[in-house]
Amino acid sequence: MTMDIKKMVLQALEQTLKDHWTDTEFTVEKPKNPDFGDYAIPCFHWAKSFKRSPQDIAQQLTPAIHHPLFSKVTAVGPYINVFLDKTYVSKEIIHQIITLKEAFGSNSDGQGSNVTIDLSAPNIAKPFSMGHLRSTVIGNAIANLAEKNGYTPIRINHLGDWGTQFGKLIVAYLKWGSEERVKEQPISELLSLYIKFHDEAEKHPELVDEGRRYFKMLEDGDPQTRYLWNWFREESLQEFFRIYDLLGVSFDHIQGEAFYNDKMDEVVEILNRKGLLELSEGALVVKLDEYDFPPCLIQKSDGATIYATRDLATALFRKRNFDFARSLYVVGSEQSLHFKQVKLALRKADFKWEHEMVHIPFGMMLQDGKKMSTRKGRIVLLEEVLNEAIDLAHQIISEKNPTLENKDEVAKQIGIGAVIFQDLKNFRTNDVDFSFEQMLNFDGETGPYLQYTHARCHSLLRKAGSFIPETSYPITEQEAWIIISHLTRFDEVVKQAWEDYDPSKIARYALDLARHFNSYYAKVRILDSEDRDARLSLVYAVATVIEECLRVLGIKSPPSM
RNA sequence: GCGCCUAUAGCUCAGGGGAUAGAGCGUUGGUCUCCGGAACCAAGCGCCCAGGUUCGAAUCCUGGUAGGCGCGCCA
Repeated sequence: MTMDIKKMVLQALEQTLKDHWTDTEFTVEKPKNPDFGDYAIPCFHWAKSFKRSPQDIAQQLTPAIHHPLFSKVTAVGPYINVFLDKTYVSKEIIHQIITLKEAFGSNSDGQGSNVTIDLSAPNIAKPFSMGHLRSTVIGNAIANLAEKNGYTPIRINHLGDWGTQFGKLIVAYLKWGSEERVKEQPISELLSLYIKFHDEAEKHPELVDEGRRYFKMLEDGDPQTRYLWNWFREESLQEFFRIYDLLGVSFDHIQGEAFYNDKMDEVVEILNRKGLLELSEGALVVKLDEYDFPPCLIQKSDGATIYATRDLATALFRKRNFDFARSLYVVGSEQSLHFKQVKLALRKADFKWEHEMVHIPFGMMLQDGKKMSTRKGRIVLLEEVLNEAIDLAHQIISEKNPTLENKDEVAKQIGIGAVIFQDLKNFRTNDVDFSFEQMLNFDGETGPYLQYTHARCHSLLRKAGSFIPETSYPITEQEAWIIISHLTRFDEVVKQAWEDYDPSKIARYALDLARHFNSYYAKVRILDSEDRDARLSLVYAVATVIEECLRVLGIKSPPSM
């Protein structure tokens, strides 16, 4: 387990205050200006109760604060500024990183309990678009965060393989499709059938009813529709797994909506037994009037189920089978009403674990400021983008490092890394307007920048050959201390990122670390320095932490590129 | 109409009560006797509006304005 420096600082301060002060409430913050120390305590709030100026209070308290961690404590105006002992702290933190390696920053808060994570969930028979990238990479990073915080993540790909859309698709295939064409180009052919259906349905609305009827047949087990559905599903899965393989994402369970087909009667039965079902406009619903929410639809007027029913069945199944401590759903923000309704229906049915379910929303992937639409053919294919990024990485490698050995593999890692990082570096609920220009930018706040910094570290370590891990790093430069001080905050960031389900916190942390390191690198000689081993130890520490951040984000760190 | 989300630099975004509001892209200028220039340094540009809470508000509350999303048989 890692030493939590902030915790130690807090404890030291608390102890001092207990001896000198009746009011032990205080806050600690990080001064923006490093000249003001590593931690600061504002004294304003004591001013009122003690009827003294905050400046006075700071002056009086300062001499009382002692701890081996602190090299200096000063009163500056209304603040008490605390300076950490640089030698002590850097020795400690570098020692930790060298011994713990990739486990640095991990904690055991979750005590191994299960967290199910519903991620990716593409729709069968539709192409894997840029839009699906978000759920996949955000969900994957959150699963990694769960693990780093001591939970056991269970990645579930809840495929969109059920629902009225398949009725529609089957109708379209029977009317206009051909077996040869689907076999040749499965996804694009199925997509154009789907688009054609919606075009035709504008002129002939009765088609929609026919689609619903075919879905009902599918649900009832009609062999022909069942056969077609299964065929479409297999073709799609093959295509999806080619992409998951590129992205480096894998799943513990692939249980699409169809998996719950035989588990939905139970849901209806439970709700019925508890007297929650009401007939409304021909459909069965759970009313949520007391929460000021629209009703949750359980069964359509034709007797077929609907997505809320499937999500209820899914929730029950996951609770039984995985006994989750939390159940996360990484699904677009436009579905937040739906998840609230499902949870309220569970609450009314007295399933007390309902509060363990968390919807983790994210913003939309837009194109030219507008929503992408499969039906209107306005989509960007993920695979296309990935391939383009890989090509560009290839090109740059042949310019900058033509003798690199495993070019193909590295180009793949960089290209994919660029795309994943672009998606994860900002807070998830922001909408993102897709642009090739941004995706293919490898400068500045990007995945390749982090990978480059990491590779640079490894280049130094390679050139150095062997070195003695020097754990008492002599801090002579401000640049080195900024790195060390940043490293002490990693534990905190890992916890915060998990609590907020926010991978961008890790991404930002890594960017700051890389930037601090690159400044240091530009200013300080390493291999031909008297402090060579000590500096190499710091280089090793930086490389290790950047690599770990990237791993959590689902990005590879090639040692050279 | 109702509900949810968002508004910070030319652009994309961090910061979510505290000391001078930070990055990247783009622009301009610089660093090459260079351990990897996918880098570093510097210049420049500023919290949507109005009230309120507070010793202190970009940050919390209320009300506007603008945009996005959602609101029963799609998922």
